[in-house]
Amino acid sequence: MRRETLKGHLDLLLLAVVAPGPTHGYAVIEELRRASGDVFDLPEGTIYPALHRLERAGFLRSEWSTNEGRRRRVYSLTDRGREALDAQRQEWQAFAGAMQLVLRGAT
Amino acid sequence: MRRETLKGHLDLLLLAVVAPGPTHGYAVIEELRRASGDVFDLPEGTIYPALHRLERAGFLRSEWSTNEGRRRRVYSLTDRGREALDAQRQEWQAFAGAMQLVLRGAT
DNA sequence: TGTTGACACCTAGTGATACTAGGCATAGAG
DNA sequence: CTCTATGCCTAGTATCACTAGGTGTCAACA
Repeated sequence: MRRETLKGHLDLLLLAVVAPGPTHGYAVIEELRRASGDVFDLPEGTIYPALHRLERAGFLRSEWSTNEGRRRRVYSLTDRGREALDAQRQEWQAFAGAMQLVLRGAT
Repeated sequence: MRRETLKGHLDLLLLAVVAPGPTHGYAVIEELRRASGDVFDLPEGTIYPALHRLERAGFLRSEWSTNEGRRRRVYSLTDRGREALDAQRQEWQAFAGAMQLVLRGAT
């Protein structure tokens, strides 16, 4: 996938992946890959800073946990995160719909 | 629409709008607005540099023309531009499909 | 006649952000 | 004891849409 394709849509993806329940960063990467049918295979340097950004924005909350000797930072959706998810999902639908309209006209 | 939403997809839109036939920059803006149902209402500072970029990349060709005393730079799709349009359209479909898959999983 | 708005083009600078390329640490398998 | 998978992190870079200005023509209207 081209480099800029994802820009502006990563936040929505992350909120959507965390929405069903608490998830840690590494699992977000795997779930994104799985759920997208291997289309979204994103590097850690993309995911971790984005999760931090979403937490700073108040859309995610995190706490440390330990599993088999490995520490994880587990993220949950806040109420504001839920609202952001809904809003960004709607925005995505509008955007994707408009894209299809324009593409339909192209010969 | 949020600021980064379009990023990485503008080139596809422009190629799609120019594809049906020679078009000048200002008309691209209007056609994009019309065809998208007013979703894409893009400033000149977005369109003109992007058209120049696509011409430098060899996807568009331009020539000056004059209409009622006003000069226009009219763009046409090159063969490479046609290929790029097809490739980017396919990429868009893959991207949009993957987005839908991930969003479907979100509660 | 002067001004306003639509048409039509341009570009230097800014801000946002996905990614590269490194780093650190634990556990289990070979 | 080395390698792979798991799990986290960040400084720096490149890209690109957009802001905010600029130039000029033409028609309508006050």
